[in-house]
Amino acid sequence: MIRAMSTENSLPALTADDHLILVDGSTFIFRAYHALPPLTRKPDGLPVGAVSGFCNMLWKLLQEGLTPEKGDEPTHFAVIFDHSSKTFRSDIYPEYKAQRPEPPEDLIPQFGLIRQATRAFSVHSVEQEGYEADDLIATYAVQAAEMGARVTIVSGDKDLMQLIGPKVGMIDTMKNKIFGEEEVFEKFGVGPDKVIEVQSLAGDSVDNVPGVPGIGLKTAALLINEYGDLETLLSRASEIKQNKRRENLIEFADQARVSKQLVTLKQDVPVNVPVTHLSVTDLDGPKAVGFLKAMGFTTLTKRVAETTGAEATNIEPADFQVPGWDMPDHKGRLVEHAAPAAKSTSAAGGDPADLPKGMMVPQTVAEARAEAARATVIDASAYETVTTLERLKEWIAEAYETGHVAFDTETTSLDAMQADLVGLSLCSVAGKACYVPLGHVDGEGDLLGGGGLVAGQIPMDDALAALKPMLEDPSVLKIAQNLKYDWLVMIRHGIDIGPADDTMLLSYALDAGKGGNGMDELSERWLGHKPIPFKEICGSGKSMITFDKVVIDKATAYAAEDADVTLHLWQVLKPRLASEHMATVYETLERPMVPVLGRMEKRGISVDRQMLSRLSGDFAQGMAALEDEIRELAGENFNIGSPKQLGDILFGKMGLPGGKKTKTGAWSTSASVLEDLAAEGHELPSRIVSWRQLSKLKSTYSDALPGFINPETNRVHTSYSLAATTTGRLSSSEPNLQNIPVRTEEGRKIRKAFVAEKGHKLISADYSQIELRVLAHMADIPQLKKAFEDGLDIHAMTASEMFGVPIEGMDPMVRRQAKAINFGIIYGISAFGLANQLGIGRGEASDYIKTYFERFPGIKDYMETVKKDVHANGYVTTIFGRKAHYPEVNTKNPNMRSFYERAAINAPIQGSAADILRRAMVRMEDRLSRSKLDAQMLLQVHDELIFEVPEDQVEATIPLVREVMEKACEPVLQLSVPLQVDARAADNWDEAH
DNA sequence: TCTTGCCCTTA
DNA sequence: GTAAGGGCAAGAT
Repeated sequence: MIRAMSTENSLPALTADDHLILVDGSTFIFRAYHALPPLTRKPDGLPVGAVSGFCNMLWKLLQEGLTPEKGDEPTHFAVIFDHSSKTFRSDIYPEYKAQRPEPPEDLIPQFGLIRQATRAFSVHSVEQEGYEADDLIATYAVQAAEMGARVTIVSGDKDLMQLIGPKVGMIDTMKNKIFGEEEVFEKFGVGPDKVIEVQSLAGDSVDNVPGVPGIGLKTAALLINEYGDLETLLSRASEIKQNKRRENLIEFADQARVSKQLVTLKQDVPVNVPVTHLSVTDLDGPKAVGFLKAMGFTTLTKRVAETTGAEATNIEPADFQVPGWDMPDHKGRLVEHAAPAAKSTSAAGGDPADLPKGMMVPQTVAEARAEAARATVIDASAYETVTTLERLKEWIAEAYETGHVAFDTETTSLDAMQADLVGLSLCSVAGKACYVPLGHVDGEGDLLGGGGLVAGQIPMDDALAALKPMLEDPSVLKIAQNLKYDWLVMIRHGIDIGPADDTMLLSYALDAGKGGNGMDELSERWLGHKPIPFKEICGSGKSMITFDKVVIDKATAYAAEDADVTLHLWQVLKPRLASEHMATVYETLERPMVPVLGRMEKRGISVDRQMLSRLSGDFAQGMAALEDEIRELAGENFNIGSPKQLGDILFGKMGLPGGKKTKTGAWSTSASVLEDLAAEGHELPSRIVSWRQLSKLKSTYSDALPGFINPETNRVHTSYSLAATTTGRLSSSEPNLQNIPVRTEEGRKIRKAFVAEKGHKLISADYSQIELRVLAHMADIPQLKKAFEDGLDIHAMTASEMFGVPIEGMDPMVRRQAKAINFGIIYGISAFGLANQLGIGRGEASDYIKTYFERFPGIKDYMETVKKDVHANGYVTTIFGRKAHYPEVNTKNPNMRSFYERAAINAPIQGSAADILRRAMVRMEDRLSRSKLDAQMLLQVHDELIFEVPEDQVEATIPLVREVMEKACEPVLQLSVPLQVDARAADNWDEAH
């Protein structure tokens, strides 16, 4: 193949012995910027976090190549940058990567620094007008591979995966992840050679590659695997069975072809620098050291100096300019101060060797731990099955010796309130774990009632008696993943586990928003190890067996590994708590919640089964009546629960004016669309709305709830998740008791079925307008604060302030609009959303928002500050320091970007309110018991707590509950706005609310 | 039998 | 416009 090459190319071609490393510079910068903690150079505050990450990676690659073994160092090396956003792709498709946002302010000066870093390390950097870095990488990779050399692309960009092959590998140094054919297959469902075909079908919202509507990665892979490539598929599209899919493939065939051009990397860029010129040149030690010194990277400076033999102390920090970041007293020369100095001091020439140790690397310990944990191999063959009490006691002794033990239970159910203990695993020293089977039964038991206990297990009572002192001993820290589950299982056996750490909550406190906090995911993320899937042990679906039927050898491999992985995770995550200043959040808002929620779940709440059963009957009757009417109105029978069939009838057969379409192109039949039609006098849509309401109440509530009544306790025990949301809220499931109907009369009948025990009352205590109060405090809005102090109607006040109308005798519609705006503000308002909510035009909504911001300029300022923060840091924080991460907020897709910005505006508000309620909950039990009150906390619904209280204690309980809730911020924080709690008691939840 | 899309319930 | 969980239909497996 002919390649355009420089005519002066006289250097030898690459051979099979050569190894070319191509670093995807631009994406690396963004990744380093967002993934690493912000780091600024002292003393001038120059942001250098991304530079630091870049230099460390560069150094490591140059020294070691991909593996620490000698002989893998690269022979050729280049960092490839994007030159400008305008490329040949914009000509094919103008929307491609359109509206690429400005990079964060504190990243901008780092681009230049990183280019300087490549020079300082004597590394080639290549960029070329009109081409993306990806195209240059593709061209170089192909050329080098054709010469027989090995190529490694350093990037995390999925668009580069199409290049992977026998000679070309890819590694993501940030995530320590190597991409081979297997990983590509995992991601795209096809091999690297078919990645382009799949991408052109599935599209890419981030880069604005359109693809074909309704086809995602899964379907795209499926089609390509069947038809081989895009053109074949398009030419045979008429054979596709699925209507929608076939139509879309035909209609959007050209769009798919354009997409293919967009995603196909150009492998024949007429490169200005030939690949042969990319050979590694000797590192100029003093030059590199000078640069690193100027940056203030003490650790790396030392390392490079040692390796290159450069005398660090004799080398002057390098001279250079950072556009827009010149220190007035240094005139562009960046020099470090030897010691904390007064702002005006300009003692140039301070010796970096005098810098306090570790000043630039505050997280050394945490990083070292993470590194060590990643390096450890998790080896199932080392696990022990404990079959005698003597051995168990030795394991317990080891927990006492080390002072900690990772602990995990195996049971017969995911529901901790129904789970029978089958065994448990322990691990005090990483890599050394055991499983103690206690309740395994013979799998051959068949219909005659199952087999008996498998021989060779310690009697459960003996084992638990031996374990109890250790599990409750204050000198042994227990470590679990999702501790609440194990806590509940064990408390049902009379063991109150404590003190304990929860790796799930550690991860949540540190990384909320960055991904899941489940063990398998954390293990892959932090340890690079995929634990044995539960499915592999117990199967799934109908043929799933309970853990007590698992043969013990398999059980040991699975269960002991869990404890081992948990301990590893703890070793990685726990040190981060201090270095990332999240210890207080974890200790006050996370860890103490485990037993509090555990006790709430264990208590459960009483529901009236008969009442629900009657309701189901009533709802069924109502539905049947409506079904008759609907059939009559529609003129045919159809499945009313099918939005598809309904859409066909309303907008096809009956020819009603169709409103919105869903994202897959089907007619929307949402309540708002149907209500609009009903308002125009159409009968059928209004019947459908009523039918749907009854259907929802019946299926989700009156039919389903009785199934959750625990046969032993006769109560319903929800399960709260402490780590399911990005903001810090709890979530509730199986059943979800945080979405019990309340808005409609019919719905409240469900709520009435939640009742107090005989001789008791339910107390519901809820915060009034907590989120608006939190906002008033955080954004410091005088009018809002005054209104809350004076106990005014906040929505009326808002309306009065905005529209200049008196609060007295206000038109309810005006107040309603103000209320919608207030909610909109909390949700990160958009004209689009407000218009939707109020049923007004976008322009009018826009005017409202403008007026609002004029009247409350502090709110606008607050929002802008939060946006700036989230773009700069990748996270936002609540008033108690909880972090909510939005790692994708800097996406180029404008819709996604706005979405993350709104979420980031909302998170501190919603999250602070959640923190406040958590604080109240953590204190509540102790305050009640110290007042000799027997009230029991049962439920939490975001701004509300439900208690069950002996009738004669209601009067005394209410004021105490209110006080704890209203003073939940104190003493560490005094809100500048009072919190108000309304509480009342009744026999059922509806009347208490 | 499993996944996805749609719709609906809450704060 | 924020944050959740869950039921059902439809289509793929």
